[in-house]
Amino acid sequence: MTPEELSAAISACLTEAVAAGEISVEVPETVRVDRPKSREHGDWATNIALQLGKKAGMAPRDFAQILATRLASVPGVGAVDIAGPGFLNITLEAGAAGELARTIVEAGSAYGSNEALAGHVVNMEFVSANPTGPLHIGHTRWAALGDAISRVLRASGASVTSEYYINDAGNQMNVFARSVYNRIHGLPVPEGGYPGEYIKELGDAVLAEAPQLRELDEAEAIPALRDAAYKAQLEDIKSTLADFGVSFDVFFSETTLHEGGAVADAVARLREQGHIFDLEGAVWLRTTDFGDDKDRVLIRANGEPTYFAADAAYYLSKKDRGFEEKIYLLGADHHGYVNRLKAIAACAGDDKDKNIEVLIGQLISVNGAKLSKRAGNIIELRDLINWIGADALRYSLARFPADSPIALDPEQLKKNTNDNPVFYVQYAHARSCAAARNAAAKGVTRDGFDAALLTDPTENELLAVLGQFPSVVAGAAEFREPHRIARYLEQVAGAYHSWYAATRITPVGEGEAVAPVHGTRLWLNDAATTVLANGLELLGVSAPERM
RNA sequence: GCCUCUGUAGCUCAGUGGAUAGAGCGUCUGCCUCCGGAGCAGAAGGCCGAAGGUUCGAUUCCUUUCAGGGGCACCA
Repeated sequence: MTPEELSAAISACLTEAVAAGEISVEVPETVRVDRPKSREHGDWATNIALQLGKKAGMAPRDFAQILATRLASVPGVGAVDIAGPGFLNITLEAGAAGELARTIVEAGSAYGSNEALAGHVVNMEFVSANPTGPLHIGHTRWAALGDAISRVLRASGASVTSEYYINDAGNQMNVFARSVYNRIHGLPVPEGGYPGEYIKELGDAVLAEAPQLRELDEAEAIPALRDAAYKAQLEDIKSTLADFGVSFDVFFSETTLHEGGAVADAVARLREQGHIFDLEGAVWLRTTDFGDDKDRVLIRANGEPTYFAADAAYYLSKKDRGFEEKIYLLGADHHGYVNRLKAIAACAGDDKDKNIEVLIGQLISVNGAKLSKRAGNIIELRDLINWIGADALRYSLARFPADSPIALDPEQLKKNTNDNPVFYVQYAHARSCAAARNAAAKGVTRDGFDAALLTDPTENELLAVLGQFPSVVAGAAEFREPHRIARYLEQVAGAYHSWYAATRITPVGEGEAVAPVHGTRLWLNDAATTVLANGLELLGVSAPERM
């Protein structure tokens, strides 16, 4: 019996009790079932009687008693105790708990998937680094987290399009092109230009393709270099993301918004909505109507659109493409953008609390990281991957909530011990695979699964933890918090290791024959393998069968 | 000044109004002739930054306050 099934059973008992006139209260949609901290308090506990007792106009303990009586007769429920002010402590029958192992193995890679967000059509935009340089440490957290959030949303039934917005318009691209030009011709870095060895590498790569560019005069060379260097830099970004295991469904070019007339169109549409005014030659959006601290310029007095205008057009593009929920992942240095982005949504006639969601992540630091000579004064993502490894890096970034500031310790992340949570979890997976291989070699088969044989306390604990996976995934999706998956996996790994130490899947030595309990435990072992593999997959971290 | 995030064990951090606040590291004690010891079992270690409030019940919600990070462009 899964916690979800138990929760449903409790709801059913409530409904029946109301129908029978024993209690009078509104039955909530879902009843929360928790794993009690102390084993003495049973397998599962609920505080529903404490919550509803007052509303029903009766003492919580009396309310609990009515519920307990009905619940005790539910198949699979072993015992129901009332504790303290009115907690219901529920103990399952061994067979009912153990049956979960079979359920998990049979579900396989689908175990953990749920329908909590079924029907949601989501656009997830993240990273969106400027194509004027390599990805660096400032992008890594959202790359890891954004990809994990996308996976978790999909696992919860949402339709997700992950998107990278390429800021390939505006003056910065000219500065970028000029930086490359100067580098090629041995001139100093232009005012406000890009330093760093990668500029030289881009220049070399571009010249290797098109040597004639060296001979062009400045006016002709800049546009050509701009396009060629941009293309090379974007490819570099894509390949770094691929090495990091991050994929995007769409790379969206800002330039296409300008050239296709979408920016002008967006201004016109917002004007129709009545949120635009003209002042001192500029065109403004009245974002203060929707919580922004000041109104924002869309079209400058000189006729050029602002970056914000492109943002507005981009938002409308997302809306037009049918995305009801647009999620933006921004760094803490962009938190001032939240209100104006939400104001765009509101000005466009959307609900700024429903159709747009802006997640802010605190920046990370890496202890002892060497700055990249190649990129200048920054730490490149590619170097971090080579240094720490994609798995360790992704896992460490995914195991903390986005709003917690973190400092990574690379020396710890490279260790193959308990210090390093990713190894702890991966090791549990590899160990379970090894245990299954070994069992097969010793003649243990999966015939004759008998759930009632799983009686060891560590088996009860492991089953309980494994049973929580679907609700953990749903919670991670609902709150956009993949770290819940990571923390949960550490719990699974711990329960698995304890179980492994306490019981045996294969018989001991030569003296003991293969018994049904061994085959049954093999199912449980497989169930743990399944959950660990599925969970790591959601984080974009590999689940090795051997280490 | 305004906005925002953070403050929990020596360290790095979990904790969606519930029972005795958790994990890993570090410190100390045990456990391999047998499935992977990259592991397990246990001990010690806390006025959950401070003060009020709401509640049967607050680390969690609200207010105030202290400390630290980040941000407040007709830049992109």
